[in-house]
Amino acid sequence: MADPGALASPAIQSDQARALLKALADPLRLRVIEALGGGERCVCDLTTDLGLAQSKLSFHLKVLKEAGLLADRQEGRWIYYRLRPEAIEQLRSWLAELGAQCSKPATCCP
Amino acid sequence: MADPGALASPAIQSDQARALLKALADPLRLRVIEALGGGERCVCDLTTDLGLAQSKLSFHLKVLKEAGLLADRQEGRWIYYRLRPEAIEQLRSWLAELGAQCSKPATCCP
DNA sequence: AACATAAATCAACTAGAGTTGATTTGATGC
DNA sequence: GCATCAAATCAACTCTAGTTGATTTATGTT
Repeated sequence: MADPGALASPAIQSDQARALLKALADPLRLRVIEALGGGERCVCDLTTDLGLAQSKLSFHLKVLKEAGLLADRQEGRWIYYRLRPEAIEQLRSWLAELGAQCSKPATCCP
Repeated sequence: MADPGALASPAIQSDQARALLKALADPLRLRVIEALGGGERCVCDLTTDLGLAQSKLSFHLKVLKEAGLLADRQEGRWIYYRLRPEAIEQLRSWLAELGAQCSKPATCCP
């Protein structure tokens, strides 16, 4: 399939879209997201790889997780984070709706 | 076509994605974006429709325009804004890449 | 020219998001 | 038990994004 999931995900409310967008709209969090785009990673790995203070990374991981963009699991004393493709796909379908009928010309003022 | 443009847009840099996301990540700007999702509108129309202070709306329109999300045109003393579907589509394809290979399990810590 | 309206711009102020360093919680190993 | 390491949490601070009200620019009207 050329664009898997493009039609599968139901429309999301703008509240949810806003939460996702807000979580994504930070340079540091984008670096985290892109790092996780390559697959699951543990926190210690991300910390050294991205060269971040531990509390800093922890703060941003929390924001991303609370927005629904990340899932985590514990294994021993390590915690692994991964992207939630559903969230990405929800945002994509919200954006698709937005672009659908935006080309209507205005007919408001004289 | 089920999902027009899904494959048409080239990949964008994360810098561009960041700019688009940052511009979208504001509740007021989202209201503007959604209003423009229905088609082109003039500023005076948006102002009364969204119930916003004029300078406030002007500020946010500028942010959205500078991010590349909006285009505008002047007609007499009115200025009309509209969504740029290309920007939406760029963001969608950036998100698609992100979700593509994120399911690899981690193999980092003992 | 004088006036009215649309929209952008500016300076002063405000609030919330992000940073920082220290502390706490929890798991493992000795 | 005690020590060690991973990660989350906390309080104090900083800084930038957004708000506000007034002013400016530009277009059109009489």
